[in-house]
Amino acid sequence: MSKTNTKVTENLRKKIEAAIKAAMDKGELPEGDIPSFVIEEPADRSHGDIATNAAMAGARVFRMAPVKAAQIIVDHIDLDNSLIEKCEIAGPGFINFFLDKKYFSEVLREIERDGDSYGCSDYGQGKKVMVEFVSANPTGPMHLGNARGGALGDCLAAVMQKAGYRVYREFYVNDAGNQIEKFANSLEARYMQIFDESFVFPEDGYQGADITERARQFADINGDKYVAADSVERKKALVDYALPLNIRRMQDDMAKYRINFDNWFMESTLHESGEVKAVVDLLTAKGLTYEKDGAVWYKNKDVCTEILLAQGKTQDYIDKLELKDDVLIRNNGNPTYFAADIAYHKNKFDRGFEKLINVWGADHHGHVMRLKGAMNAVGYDGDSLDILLMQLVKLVRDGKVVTMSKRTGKAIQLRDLLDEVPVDSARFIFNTREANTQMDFDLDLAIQQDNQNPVYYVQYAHARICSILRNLEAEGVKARSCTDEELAMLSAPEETELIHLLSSYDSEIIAAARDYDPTKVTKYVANVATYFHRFYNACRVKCDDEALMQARLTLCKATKTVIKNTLDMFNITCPERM
RNA sequence: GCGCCAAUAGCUCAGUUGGAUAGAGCAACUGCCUUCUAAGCAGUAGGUCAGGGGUUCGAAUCCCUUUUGGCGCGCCA
Repeated sequence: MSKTNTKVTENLRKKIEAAIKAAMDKGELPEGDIPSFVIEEPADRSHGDIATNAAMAGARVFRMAPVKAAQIIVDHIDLDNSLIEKCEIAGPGFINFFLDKKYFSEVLREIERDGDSYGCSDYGQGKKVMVEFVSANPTGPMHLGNARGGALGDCLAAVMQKAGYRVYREFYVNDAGNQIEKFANSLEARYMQIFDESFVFPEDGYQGADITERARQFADINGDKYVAADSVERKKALVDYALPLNIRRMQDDMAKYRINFDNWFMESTLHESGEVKAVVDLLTAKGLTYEKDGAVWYKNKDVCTEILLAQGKTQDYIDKLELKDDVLIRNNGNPTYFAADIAYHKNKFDRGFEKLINVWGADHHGHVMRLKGAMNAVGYDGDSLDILLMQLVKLVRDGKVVTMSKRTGKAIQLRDLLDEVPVDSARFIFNTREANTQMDFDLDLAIQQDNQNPVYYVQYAHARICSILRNLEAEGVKARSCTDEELAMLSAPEETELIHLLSSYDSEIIAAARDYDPTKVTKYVANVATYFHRFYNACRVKCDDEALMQARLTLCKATKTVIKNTLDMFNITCPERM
């Protein structure tokens, strides 16, 4: 499954190590451990296609000038069967390698052969991974942060899938607990206010207009039937009516956003099954709880302190954190969100997931350590739970931050965004900024269907290629497989640069999966589009030399494959005409 | 107060585990369509990588510190 690109670099690494070893054996380099070094792509192509800093990195071990060590390594390196034509020493001691022409034709053949699956790898080794994202509260409509989290989470899941993980997408619905109480109280007040204006709205109630709207709908159906009813019964009827509607609305919004969850997990099921109680009992059995003020507390401070000490943190550092214990069961007998969250994440591990990834808003970062610690406490590995924190998004129009929707006059919701901005555009643009950066989402840019919008730039490259293929086909030119000699005709810098970039597709996806950063792939594909447009302007595909034309057609098709595979993976449309 | 995240061109941002002369896009200026889509390309100009120390062959990148922003420290979620 290893690609030409990674095959070459891995092979080269071994050859460099072998050369160092050989020089040590001959006494030309002092005996010692082989230093760790980097194999990379130089920014400037005149420095070769691949470069290593092995001689410089080993300067201390070798006890000699890097340039001299580099010469010794070069003298001992065996470049047979490496797809490398030559190497040279440059600058302060870099060794630069120049790829053989055969490398480029192999890359193109590989893309042609793999097609839809080009870019896939077995990096993840079929590990079962759950990506939990969005998980918005069902008490109200989804907001802008959910839009970013949705795009990032879904595309992260896609990237991991491509990198060989078995990925499962889950949405956690907080349909239980305190906030549902607040939801019920708010609905009740809005409902009662329809009939009695003096009915008091709870101080900590949800002020949103959506609550009033739901109460109004409920009244349209049921009239004043519940005014005289018992409050408990009335609230139950309101929640039973409104909650499923809210959840359905979230599901509709996600579907419109082209996100398909494998599962919508209801928090209420954890309470009904007794898992929340069980996890509290488990912690109690381990001596990690105590009672105080009528509540059951979890010894978060002890657990986290132990973990931090194991990580080598000093007691002084830990003291400064002022770690606190957490309530699991309130003195009114109700479990806290935290208790349910421990049960939920334990449940994920119980289901056989080896790696859990959660996409959270950065405002939840205070919750990260204690949840990971709690996973250790219940017998799993907290390090197998990774939290991807995401900074909040500001919406910008005409260079100014906007918080209100023009249409509704209310706070901007995910739905407003999707009404205004094409889904392709939203999914792509949210994946152009790393999760951990504060982001301004430029509405004007996202709506514009022109060159300034990065998603159209990429789609345009694809449409251009399709157009070339169409036109030539109409003239009777059919793309065919090329010989190595024909592919070797692709020697212009615009051609080799493009091929080189195409060859790093799989390693780019692996890096994105490794770093939980799908934005790497978005940036990559934009880069592919740039290199293609450059090639397009520099080299005419349609030309008199049939062999060269076919070679260039092969390159066009390879580029098309990479762009299409990427956009397909991200659920962004890939038009053949624009 | 303590902690987490950030600061790169006028604006929005890249910069791959420390590497060679810090890069794009927008805005400004100059070119390129009787030939495959100008939704494109090439070029000019624009920088004390927030400030200051340190680590080393080498720092935008790692460590310390100061400044400025965002966020968090609930029997909320």
